[in-house]
Amino acid sequence: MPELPEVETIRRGLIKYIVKKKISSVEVFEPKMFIGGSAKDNFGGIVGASIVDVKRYGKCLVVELDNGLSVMIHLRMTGQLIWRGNEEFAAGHPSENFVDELPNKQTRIVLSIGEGKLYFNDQRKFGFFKVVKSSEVLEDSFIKKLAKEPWDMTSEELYGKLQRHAKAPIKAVILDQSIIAGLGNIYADEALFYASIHPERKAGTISEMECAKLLEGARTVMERSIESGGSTMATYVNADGSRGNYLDKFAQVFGRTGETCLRCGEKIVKIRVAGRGTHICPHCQQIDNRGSDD
DNA sequence: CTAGGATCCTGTCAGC
DNA sequence: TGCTGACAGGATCCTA
Repeated sequence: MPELPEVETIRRGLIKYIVKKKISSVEVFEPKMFIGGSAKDNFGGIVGASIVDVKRYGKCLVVELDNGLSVMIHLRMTGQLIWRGNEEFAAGHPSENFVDELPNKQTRIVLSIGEGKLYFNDQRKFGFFKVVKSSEVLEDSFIKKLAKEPWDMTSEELYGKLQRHAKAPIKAVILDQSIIAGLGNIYADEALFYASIHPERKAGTISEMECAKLLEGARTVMERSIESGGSTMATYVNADGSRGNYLDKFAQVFGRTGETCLRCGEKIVKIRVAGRGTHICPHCQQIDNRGSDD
């Protein structure tokens, strides 16, 4: 679930709390989620190493160590990283885990780092830690396939890619990390609304101008989210138990089914596109597949 | 090559 | 109350 802004929020938090500190022990409750090591080999050799930096490639975090190894972390749908040390920090999929006693039922991996502990919680077990040589991170199959992020990509580049997937719905295309990196279900919906494009439009019918607007939308909605600490950020923890969803502060369509469009007043509708729940304003985002040859 | 659907897994919620 | 199916902020694998 965490998308680029949430992962970036986590990256910034981790930099603050774990860099220069040493990993003193590792606990793995779900072995298949810890790739590249086990208790037998010091968990791939990360025990005893110190953290040098935390990088991010799309939605993947890379914790770089001082011994030539790195730990790749992908949160997938329901992953969370929760730091409990002299200070606390949590981000990822929002849930009670942020304020729970840890470890709990959903805790899969725990790293003891410096004076604190880093908990990896993940309800659905889709996420993972993976130990790799730092020099080989860029060769990892996931990272290798990753496209540029919206800020590094020109509108012409994106337009070119859309032509190669001309018959697929535009939402499916922008969710593909090998086409543009960072968007997930929330920001795809938000970016499409920003550009007034219906998610079922075939990619080949998107004009150059619409493509430019879509790219601008992707940048804008994610920047806005990063500025506020990601849609699931740390202040959720500080909330007084209220089930506040930070998303509400900037989402125009996502999770607003039945509420009124902030642009035109029409009711937001939820449909299904590319197998994903999809939120649109039926007035602002109309289907128009003229130009497709079917 | 692309497009679309199933799949990994647990938990929650709507509807009977 | 208890059961059932749908669905969930992701990515991969398989099939046509």
